[in-house]
Amino acid sequence: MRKKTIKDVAKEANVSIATVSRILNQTSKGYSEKTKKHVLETMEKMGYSPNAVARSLISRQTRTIGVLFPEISGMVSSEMLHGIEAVANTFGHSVIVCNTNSDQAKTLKYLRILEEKQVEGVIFTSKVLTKEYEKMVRQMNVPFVVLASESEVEDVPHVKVDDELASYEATKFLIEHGHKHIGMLSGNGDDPIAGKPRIDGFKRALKEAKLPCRDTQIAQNNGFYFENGHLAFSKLMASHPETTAVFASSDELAMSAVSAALEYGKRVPDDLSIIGYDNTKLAKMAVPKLTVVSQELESLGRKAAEMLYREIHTGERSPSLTAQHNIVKRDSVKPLSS
Amino acid sequence: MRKKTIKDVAKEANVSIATVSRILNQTSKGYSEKTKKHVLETMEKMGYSPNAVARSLISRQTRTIGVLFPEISGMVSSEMLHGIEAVANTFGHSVIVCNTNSDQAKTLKYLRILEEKQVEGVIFTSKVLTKEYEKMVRQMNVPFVVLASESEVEDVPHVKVDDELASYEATKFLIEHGHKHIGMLSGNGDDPIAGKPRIDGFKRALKEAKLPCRDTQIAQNNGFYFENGHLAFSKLMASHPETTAVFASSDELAMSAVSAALEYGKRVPDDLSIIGYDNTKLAKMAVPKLTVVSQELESLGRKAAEMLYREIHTGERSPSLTAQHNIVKRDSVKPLSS
DNA sequence: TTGAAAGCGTTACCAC
DNA sequence: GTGGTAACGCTTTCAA
Repeated sequence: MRKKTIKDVAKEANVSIATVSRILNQTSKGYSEKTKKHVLETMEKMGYSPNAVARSLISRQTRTIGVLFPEISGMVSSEMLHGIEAVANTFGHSVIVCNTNSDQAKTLKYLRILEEKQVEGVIFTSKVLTKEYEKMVRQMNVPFVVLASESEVEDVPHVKVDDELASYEATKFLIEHGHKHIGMLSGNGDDPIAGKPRIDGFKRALKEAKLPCRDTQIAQNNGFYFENGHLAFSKLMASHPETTAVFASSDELAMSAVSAALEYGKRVPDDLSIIGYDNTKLAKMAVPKLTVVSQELESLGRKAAEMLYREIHTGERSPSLTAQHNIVKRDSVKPLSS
Repeated sequence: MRKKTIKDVAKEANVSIATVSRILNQTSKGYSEKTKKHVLETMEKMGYSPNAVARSLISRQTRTIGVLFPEISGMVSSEMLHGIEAVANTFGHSVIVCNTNSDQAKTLKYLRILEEKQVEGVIFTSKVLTKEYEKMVRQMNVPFVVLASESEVEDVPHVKVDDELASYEATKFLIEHGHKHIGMLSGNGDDPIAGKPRIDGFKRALKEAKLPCRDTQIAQNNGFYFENGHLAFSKLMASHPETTAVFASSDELAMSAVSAALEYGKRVPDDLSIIGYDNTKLAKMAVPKLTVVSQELESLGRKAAEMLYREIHTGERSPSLTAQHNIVKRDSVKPLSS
């Protein structure tokens, strides 16, 4: 029992496939009300479903976009995806998710697949769109938007918060609460987005306040995950036991810090203040609830998708967007009482 | 500048499109090594990329599957998706994610889209595949598997843990630790998967141990999220202040319980033991780390995808699978010291 | 208002 | 080995 085609419907309804097609596409008048009704009924009766593949072939529109994540599980990706999916759905589009695992070869492979599948746009998240991908991007010749990162490829807009500034403010927030010995749990300093800028912001705030700022105060990690934080925290405390506040550059690292602090016999926020970064659902669930620099991931995802669709529909490329961040005060930071 | 086609390559290389096609498909010998090399080179030179849409049209294979989630953000969906994506990738397939928002109309709409896009299989997660979807499932005529839920549609296999048993064991675990006044934070009792069975397991353990088991010990929620838990916890404590242990039927509810407990002046696990359900990354990040019934979501996702691909490739439908669960002991449960 | 037919980019069968 | 061509399911002129 092969799948029904427009042809089957045409035969059954005693009309030409052209007419069926017209009716299918609601194309304004190319048929009478009567035949329309009749054809629609036979379609229903036969359980006909149009073949989007055939349609795409001729219309050159697949109504599909691709999204690349370095890591598909985890709250950060998850929330961005949520925002993206919502607007794609709004436009009647589907989204293909790709887990690149931060691997260049895998990323290229995925881009190739997306190209072959003729997606109408792609959102590249959390990693720098480096020159290595430029050739592919040009060749695909569809709109790209970089989300929560930046692009080395000219003309590809991004949407993200100002990481340096956000970190500066987070640190300043700690300083304003009277803290003088502040440590940082950061990502890798080689990471040009979530690594270095956040470290820079941290340093700037410290320098501006004329507070001690030695490299050992910054405990780098090779990731932003919970597992990464523990060792770094230990190192930080070992070299700077005087620390009274910590800026963690992700929510998971912040969670890690509170866990580790407790093992260290320090209570949060009484003995140690901690400020996180992201404001995923995690932050609200933690005990104590995390004070964080908030980047609204879902909204960023939504914005990126909107920019993408603007270009898909109108051909107009959107300028890069640096989104607002703000500090959400909860319970993990406390003024230093001397 | 239109996209290059096989035709352009053929012309440029002075061969027929048939030959180009053969070379593209690595089809064993229908060309000489020499022409192969030549054609491959011109392809490269022209930046040719095959059109998967056209290929799909004729081959009837889209190398794509669809996955439906009631809620796309959140650790549970996220981890399942991770597992699914991994095996799909293994088979060179792409996955389209669909957020149904637990809405029947939206689910049907998505199924229709997946049908039109000719996906080769679909994974339906976390919600019962009810009779309302049967017509669609039959019509689509591609493999389905239900993940972390069950199916009312005959012949559609599922993969999930035994919720009743898992809950029974979780509760028993609490009992074995000497607790006699146990409460439960559950989902909605009308939920036939994550709701009722878990409540049943809870009750069974209590009854078996001849422990008090009144309905007020079970605080139902309309969801499994953090936000849902707070009120329920309050109600539980209001009616049963003697409670010394709580079984929360999701990790988020457990997190909610530890938060609320603290506000209640109870420390976990000293004054109140809490056992969660799921074992998402959350459980490890909590303070204290959550003791939980573990269902390995990523692995379940992987299994579901494997079952799906087995059927896609061989036509053999897999039997339903009830996966192992186990109790992961961490720090949120403590023996009752009298 | 309707139908015939030419594609859309590929694959696969059949000749040569 | 290689090329011509029908077909995949549909849209869209162009005629009627």
